[in-house]
Amino acid sequence: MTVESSNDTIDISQLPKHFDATAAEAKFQALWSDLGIFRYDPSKSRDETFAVDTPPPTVSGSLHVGHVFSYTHTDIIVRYQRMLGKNIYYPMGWDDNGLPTERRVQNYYHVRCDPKEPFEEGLELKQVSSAERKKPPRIISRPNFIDLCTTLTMEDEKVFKDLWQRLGLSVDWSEEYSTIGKFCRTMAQLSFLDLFKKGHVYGAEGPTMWDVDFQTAIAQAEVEDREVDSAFHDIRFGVLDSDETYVISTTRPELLPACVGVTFHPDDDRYKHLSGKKALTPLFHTEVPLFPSTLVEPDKGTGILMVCTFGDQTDVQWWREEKLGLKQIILQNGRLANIAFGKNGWESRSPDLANAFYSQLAGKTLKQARSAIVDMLQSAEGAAGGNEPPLVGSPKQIRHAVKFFEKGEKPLEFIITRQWFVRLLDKKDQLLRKGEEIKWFPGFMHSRYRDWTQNLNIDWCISRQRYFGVSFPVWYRLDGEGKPDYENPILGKKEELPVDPSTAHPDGFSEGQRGKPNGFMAEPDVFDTWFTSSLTPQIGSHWVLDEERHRRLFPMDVRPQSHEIIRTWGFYTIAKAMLHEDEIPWKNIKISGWVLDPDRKKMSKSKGNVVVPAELLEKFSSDALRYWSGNARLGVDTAYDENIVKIGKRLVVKIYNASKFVLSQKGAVSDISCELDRAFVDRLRKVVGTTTEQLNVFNFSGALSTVESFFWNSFTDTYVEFSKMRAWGGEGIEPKDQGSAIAALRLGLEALIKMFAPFIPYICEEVWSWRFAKETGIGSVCIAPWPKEEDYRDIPLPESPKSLDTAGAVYSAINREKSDNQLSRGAYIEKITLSAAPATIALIETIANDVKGAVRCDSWELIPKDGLDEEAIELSNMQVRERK
RNA sequence: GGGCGGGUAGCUCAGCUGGCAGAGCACCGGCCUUACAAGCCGGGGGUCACAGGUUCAAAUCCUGUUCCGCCUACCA
Repeated sequence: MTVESSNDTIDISQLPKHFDATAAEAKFQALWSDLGIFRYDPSKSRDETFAVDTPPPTVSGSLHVGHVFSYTHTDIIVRYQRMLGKNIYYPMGWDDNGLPTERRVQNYYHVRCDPKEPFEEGLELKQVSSAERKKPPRIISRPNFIDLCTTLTMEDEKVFKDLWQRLGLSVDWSEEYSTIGKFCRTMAQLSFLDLFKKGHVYGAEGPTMWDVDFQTAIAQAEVEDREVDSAFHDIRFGVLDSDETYVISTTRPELLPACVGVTFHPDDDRYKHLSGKKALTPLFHTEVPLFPSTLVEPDKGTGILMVCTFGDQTDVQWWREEKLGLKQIILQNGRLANIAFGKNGWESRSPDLANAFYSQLAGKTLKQARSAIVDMLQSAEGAAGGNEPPLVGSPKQIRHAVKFFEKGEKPLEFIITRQWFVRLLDKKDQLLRKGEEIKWFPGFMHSRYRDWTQNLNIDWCISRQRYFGVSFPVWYRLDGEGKPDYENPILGKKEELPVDPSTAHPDGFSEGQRGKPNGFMAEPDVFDTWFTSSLTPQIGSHWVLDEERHRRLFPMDVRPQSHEIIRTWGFYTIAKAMLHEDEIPWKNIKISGWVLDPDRKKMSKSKGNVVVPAELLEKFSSDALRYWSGNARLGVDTAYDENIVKIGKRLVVKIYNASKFVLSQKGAVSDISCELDRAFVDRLRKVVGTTTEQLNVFNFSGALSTVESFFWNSFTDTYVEFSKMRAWGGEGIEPKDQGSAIAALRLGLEALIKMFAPFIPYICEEVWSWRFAKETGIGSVCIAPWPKEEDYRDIPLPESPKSLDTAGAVYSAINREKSDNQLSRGAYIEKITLSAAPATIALIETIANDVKGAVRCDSWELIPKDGLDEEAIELSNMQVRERK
């Protein structure tokens, strides 16, 4: 095993005193790029490949340490897999599709999109001044609008890319995509065509959750509850052809004109005699059915309530089940429509009165309408029966949860519109089974998926009334009156994707027939952004377009993501893979927690508690930030703690110094023959095993802590100290078994550098470049083989597995003695007496030379003493000598 | 209301397939020691949220309580 002597690489002693992280980051990014070692090799088989379904970040969002955190987690796993020899598929996408981008573009260029506008070839716009922003916006076509969005998002993408590269993400930059790019649009449209062919999508007109500001439909997954102030209003209703009255309770009095029924619990003695009769509404004098329903809670409000089209989801249910009339008074912009009572569908016992009241509401926002109608209800004239004011008492303030679009500012309304849906409600069991086939890390995150899937109650609404998105590849024929035939849509042709139906026309028609009777019209909507991003595995594998590649990448090995999008990105991706190919999209899903601010609050731009990564990278280095990321357990929300970053930085310094020390040893290496060296290698072997097991189950924080404590406790603070005197000698101590010591030190360092490399690649690459690169012929630690326990099988086991611990115990005991006597740890001991259990004494004798050297002890007397614990070491008669 | 996670040293957290309570930071003391003072050696500090149970043995398993966080439901 004796190989060579001396330093045939760089002169370690000439290395700078301090590690220049910034310089190293630039240097090694260039090296990695030159070597092309992050490239995916499409010729390799599925078994040899490790495919990652990288989350495409939303580029118009703000960049904060949370990005560093979760992307580093994935990079650690990827770097580990690469060192195992896997062919890595690790792409980067940009999610530039969607509302946030639209808003930015509208402001930046001061434009609005109108899909009916004709496309302007070569349109170029610049950022507008604030003065110009006061003028009406320029109206442009959808293709032009999309061009602007694309241009602007490219800038955002650059900022992200710079960060990723500095962080050292080992992404294959030749596999970059953007969700609004041509390729992804093709994929999304292919997906739609496939779902259509398989019967999984349908268009339908019906009450749909609607955001009145964005004026678009949204899906269940984008809804969130918010606690808001509200009030119960008690309103007296009448019974047709009777003097009887009763009081309903509502939080939405403005919907009184849209009242289509009144309901109560069937067992409620107060009201059950009303069943089958007609109610008479105040103000509008409308006859509506009174019917019982078990959904009513008798204890809530007055136990009897009005059903409107539509106040909430239960109203939708009653409307459907009881086949009630439809009175849609809310317009898509959230204002009340112009309605004439007395006409068909808006019958009233007193149309003039009804219209007089309603005219005060028409055109108002829902909020304005609410206060207006409360005023009317407080005056007596509108009562249905009797002359009491319909409003009983004063409104009772409450706080309750109301559904909002997660990006919206006003409560959602249910409005009847035509939308496209993916049918999922009938496939819950199948979806749950797919969830079982996937391994969840951490395991408990699986329950989020399970709960969400079980509680689904609306099919996936995939159409959005927006512009910057992927268009439906769909047109409709118009009949002789110009009415669209929604039942028989014309679909785009696979070969012609991506198609924008607002500029392209379907086969068999000419452009001149657009919008004309007997002609055609484009589907104006775009896909929900999740419709595209739920295809990221297929986008990577080039599903449909390249069967060979698809087979080699799909299902992917791992999906990294955060927990709040399990119900969207995670869920929809599983659904798509199932609907398209009855497959799972990936074998594993690995879920990172959030980064919270130091007070454990979620970071958000509005709270102003966002920690920005750029300056941290500058101040602490990429490795230090990566250390902080790698330190947090998977799936656990983690408060940003600068102390951990500092510890990372210190670890880097320590590795630099320790490596310099170990590699500056000049001397021949020989067999690892000494007991302590063998004991060290034995421990190293175990650490390699543990670390590998941990990384195999994505437990990177455990792995980091295993390697780190081995490095710090076993390597630098003890083992290196033991081998020092032996390798170098010292006052009165001759070097002994130098070759064995140097060999073991290098062996240990090489393994440590490799095991640290996935976490803190820059410092590891630096050390690798000093010697190991040349020695192994491997130009980068990134592709060095991950250490295996078998690598050390030729090195004999130590006499006792306890050697290193016992040496440590003696070392500690003597240091304590020195510390108690206010001596330097480097003080020389002329003579000392050690008492310990006989077995321990025997063990100390086998390692005496190393330990004596480490504690600077010329000679000692060992006294076996029965009755002591194996670990106990008692010292006496310490005699210190002057340094020579 | 249902579900999930968490409560361990002053702080941040690890340990949780049961076996002597751990790390880092902070604090205290010592030390220039020929890799590293951006360092090293040592020290103090805990009713493992609470109550009960299983067990020779519980931070760890079971039951209940409580507090914190998240997911989900709750619009009359």
